[in-house]
Amino acid sequence: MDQLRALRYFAKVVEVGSFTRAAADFSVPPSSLSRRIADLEKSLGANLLKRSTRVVQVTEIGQLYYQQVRDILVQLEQSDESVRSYQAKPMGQLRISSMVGLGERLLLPLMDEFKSLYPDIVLDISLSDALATLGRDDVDLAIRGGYAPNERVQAIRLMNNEFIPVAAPGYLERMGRPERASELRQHRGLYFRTPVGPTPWLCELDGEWHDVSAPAVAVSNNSKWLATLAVRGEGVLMAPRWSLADYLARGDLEELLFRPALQVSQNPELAIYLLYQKHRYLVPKIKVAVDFLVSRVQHG
Amino acid sequence: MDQLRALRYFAKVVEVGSFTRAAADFSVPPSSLSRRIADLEKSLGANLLKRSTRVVQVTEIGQLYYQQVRDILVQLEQSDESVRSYQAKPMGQLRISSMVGLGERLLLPLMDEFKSLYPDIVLDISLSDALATLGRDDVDLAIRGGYAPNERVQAIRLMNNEFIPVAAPGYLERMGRPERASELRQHRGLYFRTPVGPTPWLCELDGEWHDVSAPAVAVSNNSKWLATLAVRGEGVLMAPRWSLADYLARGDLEELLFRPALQVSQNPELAIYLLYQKHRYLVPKIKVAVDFLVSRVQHG
DNA sequence: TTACTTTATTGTCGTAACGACAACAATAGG
DNA sequence: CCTATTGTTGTCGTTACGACAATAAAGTAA
Repeated sequence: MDQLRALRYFAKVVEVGSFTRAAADFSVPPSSLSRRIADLEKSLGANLLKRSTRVVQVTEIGQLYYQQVRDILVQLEQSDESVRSYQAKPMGQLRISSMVGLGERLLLPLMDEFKSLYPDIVLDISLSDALATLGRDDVDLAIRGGYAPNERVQAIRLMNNEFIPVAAPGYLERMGRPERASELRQHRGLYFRTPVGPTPWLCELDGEWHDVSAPAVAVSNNSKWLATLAVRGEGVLMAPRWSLADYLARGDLEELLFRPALQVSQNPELAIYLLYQKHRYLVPKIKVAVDFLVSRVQHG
Repeated sequence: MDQLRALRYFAKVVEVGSFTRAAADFSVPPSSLSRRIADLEKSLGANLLKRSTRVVQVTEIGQLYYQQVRDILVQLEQSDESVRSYQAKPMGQLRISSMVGLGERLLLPLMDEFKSLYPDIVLDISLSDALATLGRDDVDLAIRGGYAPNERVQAIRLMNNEFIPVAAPGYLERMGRPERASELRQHRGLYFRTPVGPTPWLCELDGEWHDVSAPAVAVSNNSKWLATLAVRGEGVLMAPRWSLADYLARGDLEELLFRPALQVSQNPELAIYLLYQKHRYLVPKIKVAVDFLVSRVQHG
């Protein structure tokens, strides 16, 4: 029995919920799927699907099996792709996921050049703060502010993700410029929300961590809007330096300096990472994209 | 092409380093491996192995492919094994539907023991008089007072469902004890409503069926409430014997005897049935649950 | 260098597995 | 109650695989 074929049939039937439609996808008669899946069930000694002439339902064990089979089929497909594309030029679809703010400022501008360098690569870039799963056929590359989720994923540190406190000159004039971190508690706070929650204002004094967050005026995951509020003098904002560079250059916002510096996390390794599956680095499109991003972001 | 077979051949050759020895492991001639692996290489468009008559070497890309293929083969083997073990050991979710009254009195007390016997089974018991459809993956087991709805459903007779007429001693004193069934028409009736409607009081005399129902005082599908009314002397109640056992034992209610006995249906096969779907491969959790319920209800 | 041995490949044939097509059965919807 | 849709079963032809034998290549020993 060609088990792999049976698995592909089975998975498709589960996905589309019908033998007829699944058969159309493979351009074979429905009877073939019926027979192959019946063979599979026989070899496993279990009913994977509950058939009635009108509705196809997945049994409990069928559902369990499907989830595992789907991963296996994706992995195999990726492995085949890496062999097939071996020593070929970079081409095909490349899916990249990035955080919204960073994507707009850093990734999208770079990708214009990338597109002209590798015209045979079709880019599919999705900006979202929700983390997509690598390895489940969701994305090829991900840019995230955090560590690799597991062993098989390679994480390359792209750049620092230093959070700095800023405020508008007018605001500082009106409310007073804080000299010590603890004075911030008497100010007004604009908070950046990461996927893991809002970022508190932390300060390490004499080996002890203090939360010096001010009362919140606004919280958002959109750094542009928060910056606009800060420029209008609504409060003190603490956000990644790269997202504030333009405002600082124009003088719309001023960096507040403390010693020691303010942090948003006790973890000093906070940075922007480029994530991809280790074993896919030999796929040309992945390799050139990783190399390109690393060189442009780190040294350019 | 049976890719999976080719992958197994390829992986084995990489592991043992020889076509001949690998072929022996599969009990097929070496020529088969040679052909299958050649097919695989052709479909991938890459040389996985470097053959010379004496030594088999793995190419760079072949090595990378092998590492991924090995993982995939292991995962698939584990998935298959988990399905097979699922078929061997009672486990997973078990959904049982039962009529309310019977469920509370009979099923729930039994299931505590069942849970301790089969800790890997997660019970999901729903008590409802509305009949759940077995075929539609609503429930695995159903306990119902009636026949099997169709061919594909297996029905096991669990116990009798004899309906008996009862009344409170005080009521009988006040209203008189009926000697013949037809006298019931002058009494007051408490009616049990099944999913298919209220139960009339029937009596077979000289091969002819007579409806001896009294004017209704109350109708309900809740036997407990009806019993309460009967105890208060509100009327004559005809309900399943198992639901009245406690009241009869305490003397709160008395059974009214007629000959021939009163019935609620012309069908003598009225009983409590355990229903489940006939499957090609009977799932262990269902088998053990059926066996358990049959043994405990019928002989315990 | 030559002969021998081991090992992978190639050729040919028979069988088993799969797809194509048609007929059938069952179910949902009008 | 009738009809359309959908999954299953039966039958046939083609394809893919295994079995066996013959061949070629490469290492070993004389």
